[in-house]
Amino acid sequence: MNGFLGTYTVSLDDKGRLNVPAKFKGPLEQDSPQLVICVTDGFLTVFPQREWAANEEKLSHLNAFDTEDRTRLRKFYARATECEIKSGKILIPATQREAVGLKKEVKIVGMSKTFELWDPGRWEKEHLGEPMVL
Amino acid sequence: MNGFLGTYTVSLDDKGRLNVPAKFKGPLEQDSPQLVICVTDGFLTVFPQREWAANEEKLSHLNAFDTEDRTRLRKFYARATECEIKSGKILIPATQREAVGLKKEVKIVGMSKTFELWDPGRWEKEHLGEPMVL
DNA sequence: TAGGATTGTGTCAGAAAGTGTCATAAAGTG
DNA sequence: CACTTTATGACACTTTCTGACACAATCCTA
Repeated sequence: MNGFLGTYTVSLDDKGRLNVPAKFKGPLEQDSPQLVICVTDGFLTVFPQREWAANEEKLSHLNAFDTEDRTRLRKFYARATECEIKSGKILIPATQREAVGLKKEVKIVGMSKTFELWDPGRWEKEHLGEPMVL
Repeated sequence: MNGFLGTYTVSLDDKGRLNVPAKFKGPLEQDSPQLVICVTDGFLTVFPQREWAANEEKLSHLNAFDTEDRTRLRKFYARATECEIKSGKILIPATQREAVGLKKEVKIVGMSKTFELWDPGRWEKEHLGEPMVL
């Protein structure tokens, strides 16, 4: 298994639920239906439970009494929400949808361990036609 | 076995499946039926599972929390899709076919560890009549 | 706290996309 | 040339996606 790969366009239903593409369901549901959605610059990052925990681990060395570290921690935690896949769908909280301008259509972008949700307009503006580099 | 060699013209079936030439079936199926197809500039690159993993390895030093690194990772992952050979055929996702203009006929070009899929028109425009240099 | 509005959840039918198989055609082999 | 292997196109079938609906839970206001 190669994790989350590829770019898909899916639509949110009337209640703002994301229909998870079949290829992402396996990896997502395999450890647990729990996941964390985090507002990043202009898009949402979806962490499967396990991956979120791993990242949290990396932050454990930061000192909550240091002003600068605290700012970093806050960025991580304050923008996150815990969610769940239910009946193969993820309900994206309204506040997060608004934060990154998601409407009906959403681009789902695999990033291996995590995946991202983009408003198609913003996605195209930032990524169209860029060549791949290795 | 010398990997993928040669150029073939094959046709996609009504659902967009590529009929893998007999000479490529061996090397492709020998480690696993899994493979990754990636949009490169104007054509598709097909990585057998093992080969993809090797390339991914090269990105392991990048930090998914750094905005710039994330952009590089995204270029890599977002253009890829995981596929499988089934009944000797590979279904090329519609988005990828469209991304590089594949219609009915496809040029398959061996590149040793990987192989490429080209629209014949584009292939000829870029490669016809060029003398070989070693 | 009752009623109404809003938000969240499960399910289903029709449409679209993906899959297995086979008959025929074409190409390769001795 | 007879025989084997490979490629093509077609068809039936399965899975996945979409949009919608009905219902449940929650919140808010009177």
